[in-house]
Amino acid sequence: MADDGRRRATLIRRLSSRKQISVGQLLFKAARLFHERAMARVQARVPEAKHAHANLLPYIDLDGTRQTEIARRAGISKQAVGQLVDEMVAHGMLRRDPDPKDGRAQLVRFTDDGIEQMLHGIDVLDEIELELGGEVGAMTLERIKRGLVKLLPALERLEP
Amino acid sequence: MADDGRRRATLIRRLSSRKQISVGQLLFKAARLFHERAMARVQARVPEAKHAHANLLPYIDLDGTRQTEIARRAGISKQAVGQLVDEMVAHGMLRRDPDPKDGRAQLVRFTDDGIEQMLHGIDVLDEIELELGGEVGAMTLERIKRGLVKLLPALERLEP
DNA sequence: GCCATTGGTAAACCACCTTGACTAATTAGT
DNA sequence: ACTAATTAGTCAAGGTGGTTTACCAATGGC
Repeated sequence: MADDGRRRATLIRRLSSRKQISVGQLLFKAARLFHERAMARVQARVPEAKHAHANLLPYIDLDGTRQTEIARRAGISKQAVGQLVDEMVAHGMLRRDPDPKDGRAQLVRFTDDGIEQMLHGIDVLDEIELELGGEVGAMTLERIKRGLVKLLPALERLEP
Repeated sequence: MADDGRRRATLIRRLSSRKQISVGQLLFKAARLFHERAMARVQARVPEAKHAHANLLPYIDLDGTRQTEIARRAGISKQAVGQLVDEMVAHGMLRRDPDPKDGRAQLVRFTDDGIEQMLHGIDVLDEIELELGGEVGAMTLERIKRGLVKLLPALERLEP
């Protein structure tokens, strides 16, 4: 009994000396908050917009991209991409054209309307970055950005 | 018709001049990859561990924390926390004790087993940070960390 | 002593993604 | 040229990680 108490006390000492928020926790929470803030503003103009849509858009080239390629770039399954593209096509943001180079494939690309929505979305992001920059300093924001750009390839290489 | 073509060309010019990956995208992808990598290693020893569990742990004090407080810190609903705590209690990681100061409340705290699992989890995180540090430089990692710690409060203040 | 507030639960639902199985078109090997 | 393997995409089912609404019980301000 006394042994149990001592053992626990020892464990707690070891833990409390090392417990601190990890990069993973920080990334996760920051990502969630950032997207919440941004999407709330975008949805004020485009109510049907969703987080998952926004995450796909930067991987779609202006001259069209295959779904499989979008999936590969975004790091998610092609099935997930298919469904999201379905939704965005339904909302008039994207369209699918047959790929002249491959009878199986379709090129996903923006409609004119989609491009305008993208421009508005970018305005919102710039606005938020400006506000955040005002609070923490533009330099801090830029350092985070540069750091993440450097970190991402390393994360992708990392074997689980 | 020709007008439509010109209009689209103009839109595309404006978009392509501004399109660049945003902090939000970077955060989201980095968070997902980091958690995937870390959890895969943790699950090799503790198969029932889940991402959502890991996200809660840093908000549980060693001397016990109320679920409502955990929810507030983590930024999610108390119902979500309740379910996750249920699962971790079932796995012997946490336990619930009545709060002597409030008959409604329960203090969530670690079991001895839970503390050992936490220590192992921290080992994994340190290991990953070390590996990442080897690829991008420990300084870069530290800058990201500091930046995020600074950014988080600003994000929480930001009205959607 | 009443009543608004707070800690927690229950149940239904939703967003987002995965896995597995499949079809059809393409490319490689011989 | 003819298989055989690969690749683009779809369909369906299921799992994870939450939210919302509604509720109960204990608390505390007045």
